[in-house]
Amino acid sequence: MKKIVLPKKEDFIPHLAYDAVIFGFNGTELKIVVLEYQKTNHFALPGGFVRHNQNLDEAVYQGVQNRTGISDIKLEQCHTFGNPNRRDKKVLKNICEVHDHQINDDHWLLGRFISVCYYALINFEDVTLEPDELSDSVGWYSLDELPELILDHKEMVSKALEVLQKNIDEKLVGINLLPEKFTMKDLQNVYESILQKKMVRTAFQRKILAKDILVRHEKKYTGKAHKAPYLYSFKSA
Amino acid sequence: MKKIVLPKKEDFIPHLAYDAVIFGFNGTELKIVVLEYQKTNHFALPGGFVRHNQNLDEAVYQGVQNRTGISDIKLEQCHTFGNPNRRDKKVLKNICEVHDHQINDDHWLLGRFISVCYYALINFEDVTLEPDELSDSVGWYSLDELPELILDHKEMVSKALEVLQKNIDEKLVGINLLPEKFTMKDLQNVYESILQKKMVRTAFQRKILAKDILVRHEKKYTGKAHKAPYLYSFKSA
DNA sequence: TTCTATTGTATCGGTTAGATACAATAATAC
DNA sequence: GTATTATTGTATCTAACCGATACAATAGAA
Repeated sequence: MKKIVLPKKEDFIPHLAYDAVIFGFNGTELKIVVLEYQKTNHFALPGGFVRHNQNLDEAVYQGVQNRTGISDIKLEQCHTFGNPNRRDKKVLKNICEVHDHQINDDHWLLGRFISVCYYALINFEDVTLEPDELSDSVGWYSLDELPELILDHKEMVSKALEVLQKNIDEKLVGINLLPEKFTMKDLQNVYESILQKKMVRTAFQRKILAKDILVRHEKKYTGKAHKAPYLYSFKSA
Repeated sequence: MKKIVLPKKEDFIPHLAYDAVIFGFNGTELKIVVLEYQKTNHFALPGGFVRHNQNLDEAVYQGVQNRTGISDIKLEQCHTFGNPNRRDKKVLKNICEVHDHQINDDHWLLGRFISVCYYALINFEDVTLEPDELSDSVGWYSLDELPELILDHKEMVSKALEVLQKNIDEKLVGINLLPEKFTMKDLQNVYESILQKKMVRTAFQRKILAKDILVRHEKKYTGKAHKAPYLYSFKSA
């Protein structure tokens, strides 16, 4: 196991972290980015620390960009988790020890952290996830097939989804989750997987079209034996 | 000027603060608690720091309780402000110097702070605001007559109001802002001052009654020459 | 040519909100 | 006492919206 360099205490604001719930949509399901720490069986949300003179939003933006490789990200803050019991020394020690770092119980990484949780919507297809040196796998997981996550990361996912659901009508989530052109069914799938409920096809179509936010393009011939749906894109401002 | 004791660096999580937007309703207008630092002409939201092993929510709860003297508080987190430019050394130095503390430019209080903003709804009439040792006045200010606030506190007020507006229908704000018994007009005034728009009286009454959350009591005779309105209270769960 | 699955749209009925109308009523003016 | 006034509580009308249903259009397979 390669010995990695732990983040240096003096570079970062102590006791403060961020974690990100990165949503992507594969055409059918809503998924989030989860990483696995090498050899530990610990799964976690991507997260990190904030440098002393770094904007909080910027720190998260950079962190997410580094992990997903894409840049036009829709980031939204959703909640700050400040329970002193949200640490778990065993887990973090474990992670460090795998990398040949013996750390003391009073090491700063094992201390209490307040974490600001953000969520991001990104276009699934544009992303190539690269495991960093701490994690040996990073991948997309469906919301209903999540592995057990460390600390309160499961709660963060719930909170992020809740906020996303609340904002869905004003935030045009499709722009960030779908490719340039998409069918009405694609868009409905996005809404249904975010809201986690079936919607009425005809009413959905009527409502979206009434918003006057879409441009209709050519038909999409899928090769299936039925009427071909139109492709749409979002009107650019 | 009495020399006060500055908070000790080692007791608190460094670089982390909270601020609170405390809403109250005087029967007509929505107001918030603003304090003025002695002799400095600096106005600010009540805020504070989080102790090393203290729950974030708990810290804010305690802080608000200490300043308003009431305990059944409805507290909600609304946003975390993490721009490194949100400090203002001059202001804080000023405040300290008035209290006979000469502090250096590298004093921890002058450093960068990330602040978690909360809002609270409290019953205006139950409160006796007591200035603490740092502030020489603490009072209620209407949203449209706020003095200039330090740092990004004005932005915090906007954000808090925005979140409050968004939650108004699910949070039964009247419970926390009104006395036990109130008229339909009182309740409508609460909604109108939060949403900052006039509402249709008849539709409002119909909507609220349809929710089936109120109990109707005796009439309230105001001495005015017109039909007396009924008093209502919220159904207890 | 027929059949099938899906799409786009129209229509019907129920619910909701704004607009309007109006009766009920508490205190005042006379 | 009676008329007057302002406000409250409720009913009704209409427009907007949503779910349900119907149905024509259509791309490809049989």
